[in-house]
Amino acid sequence: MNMRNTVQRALVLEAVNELRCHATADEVYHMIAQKHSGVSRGTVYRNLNLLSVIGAIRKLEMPGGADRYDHLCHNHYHIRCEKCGRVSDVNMEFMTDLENRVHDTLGFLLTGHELVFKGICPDCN
Amino acid sequence: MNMRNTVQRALVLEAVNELRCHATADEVYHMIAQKHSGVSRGTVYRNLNLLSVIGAIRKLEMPGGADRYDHLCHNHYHIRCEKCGRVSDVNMEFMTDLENRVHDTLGFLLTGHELVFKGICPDCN
DNA sequence: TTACCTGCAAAGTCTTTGCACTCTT
DNA sequence: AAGAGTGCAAAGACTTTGCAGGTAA
Repeated sequence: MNMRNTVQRALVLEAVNELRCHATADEVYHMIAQKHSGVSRGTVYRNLNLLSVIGAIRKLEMPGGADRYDHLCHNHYHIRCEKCGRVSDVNMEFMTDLENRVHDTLGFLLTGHELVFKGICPDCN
Repeated sequence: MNMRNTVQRALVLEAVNELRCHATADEVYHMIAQKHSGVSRGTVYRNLNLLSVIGAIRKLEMPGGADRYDHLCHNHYHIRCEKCGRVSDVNMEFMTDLENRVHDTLGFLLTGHELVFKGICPDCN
């Protein structure tokens, strides 16, 4: 991976870190746009993907909504409001052994898991 | 819910049952189109949503891909190939107690969970 | 008759990508 | 220089929706 240091890339990484966990690409874009109006959505997407590939941030593909990006923190799960789409962290131990509990992998090479709780948030209830 | 029996609705339900688990809306549409070319995508989507709301089928929102629809079978988890997007069932016991293992619901009313394993399928490996 | 349903096409959401230009290295 | 990166806009994947006509009950 032959990467260069660009202002835009730094801004994207900075925004993800600043927004803490589970920011959407759109939130990252708007956070950057507040101070640097020249950065395009395409560049934000490209850098979010690149940064997640090299492991600088983590990409979370959410069921029923836009992808989320986390700064590097401990593994944890999320909950998504079925009405408004709001995402929060869930306070529950991470199941590191989950892949071992699959009885038949059907030839798949397991690389991880995505667990998202569904619910109704306080504001929508 | 004041529902009517329409040919299209029956075809959608039939297609989901016939395709067994985790069919996409597109697969359902094409299955129907083979015999009944008049049915529109919009109608397929509308009926898939309606049928899942009344509980006749189950909607699975997949991280990083199109929604899937299951005929009513036992609860089970899925695995999605990170390269080709193929989805398979996972042979693992369903965790009915998972919602109880959340220490702090943050005011959310928990209604379920979605667990999707990530991996590389035999064909892509 | 009523109002639910449909086909069609447009639009909406989220993301990727082709192109020509601009930078980092 | 070379080629990675950028802005822009178009397009792509998936889904919803407004509208006017159709049809179950």
